[in-house]
Amino acid sequence: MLADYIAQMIEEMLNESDGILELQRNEMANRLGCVPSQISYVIASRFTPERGYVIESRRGGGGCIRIIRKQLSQNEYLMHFFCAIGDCIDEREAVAYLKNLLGNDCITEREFLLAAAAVSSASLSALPPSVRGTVRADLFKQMILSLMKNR
Amino acid sequence: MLADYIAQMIEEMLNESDGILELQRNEMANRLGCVPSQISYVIASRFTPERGYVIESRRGGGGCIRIIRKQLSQNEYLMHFFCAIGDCIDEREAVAYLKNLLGNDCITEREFLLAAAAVSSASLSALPPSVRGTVRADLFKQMILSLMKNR
DNA sequence: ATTTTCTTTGACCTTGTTTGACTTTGACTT
DNA sequence: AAGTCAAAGTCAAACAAGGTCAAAGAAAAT
Repeated sequence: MLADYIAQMIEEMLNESDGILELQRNEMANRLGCVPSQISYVIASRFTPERGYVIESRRGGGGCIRIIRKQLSQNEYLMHFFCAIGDCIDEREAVAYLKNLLGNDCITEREFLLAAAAVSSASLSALPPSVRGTVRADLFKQMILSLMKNR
Repeated sequence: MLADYIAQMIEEMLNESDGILELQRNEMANRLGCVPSQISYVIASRFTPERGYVIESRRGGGGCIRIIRKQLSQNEYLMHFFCAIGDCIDEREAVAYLKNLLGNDCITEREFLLAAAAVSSASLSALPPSVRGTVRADLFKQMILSLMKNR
């Protein structure tokens, strides 16, 4: 699949340039033989703030897209997420957060699975959908708090 | 019977690829001359977590289904707890179970804290007390299942 | 024989990807 | 300042998967 390939490519470029990268959308699309908006799609779907990336861009002649990978300390991460969670959160978003924590070694694989199971719809299936988001947010916050205490 | 044949086929593929396998539902159904949902049925009925399999999947273009076989041996203990949990459980009882798991090295200290936070009343405070027990039981079961998948 | 459980099928749903047409913005000329 | 051109942005349509569910059929249990 094209999108994954491009994402992997960008990831490698980020590794080589210490987490900061500037690329030209048209030039890259041309090199890969795809349409420019494919690059936009990859960035929008994979390099999101939830996963710890910051995107900046400039249009016009000589324009470019800048991708920055943020590297925070573990408790900063936990705190960041704790604050980022609103009163309500859906499963996909919660899992995205957890993946980020996993990717930054804030939690182990097993802790990830455990927490993901807790916030899964399967766990909350007895509840009317209208309140699941709220309970999930509470759950998530309590779990993150528990991790901050122990470390 | 078709289902058994497909199951056996998947089993063999798993053997050949060291317990991990990716397949495309449509492609496989096509090869076997059956409807795609037949593949879903086989996986849902035979390759369950209870029997030691983990299923992951991706939709969309280039999507696939990943089947992973875990050798369960340490997991019998977790299974025991899974079965012991009824439809409803209070916080004290849940924590007692968790302490037991911790004591038997089924979970780490941090995993204990994480799970305890999840089943705490603080996490479920948005819910009317009458349903908390049910949700807590669901939560607990899902978390134990997730642990069986790993290790 | 009847009920129950398991299998098969197909229609419809949700999610993720690819493409292209059109819009907006910025830099450089004139 | 106005005009031109070279970017990036946006959005919706087409496509490509897998998921779900219910109904019909087959097998097994009673």
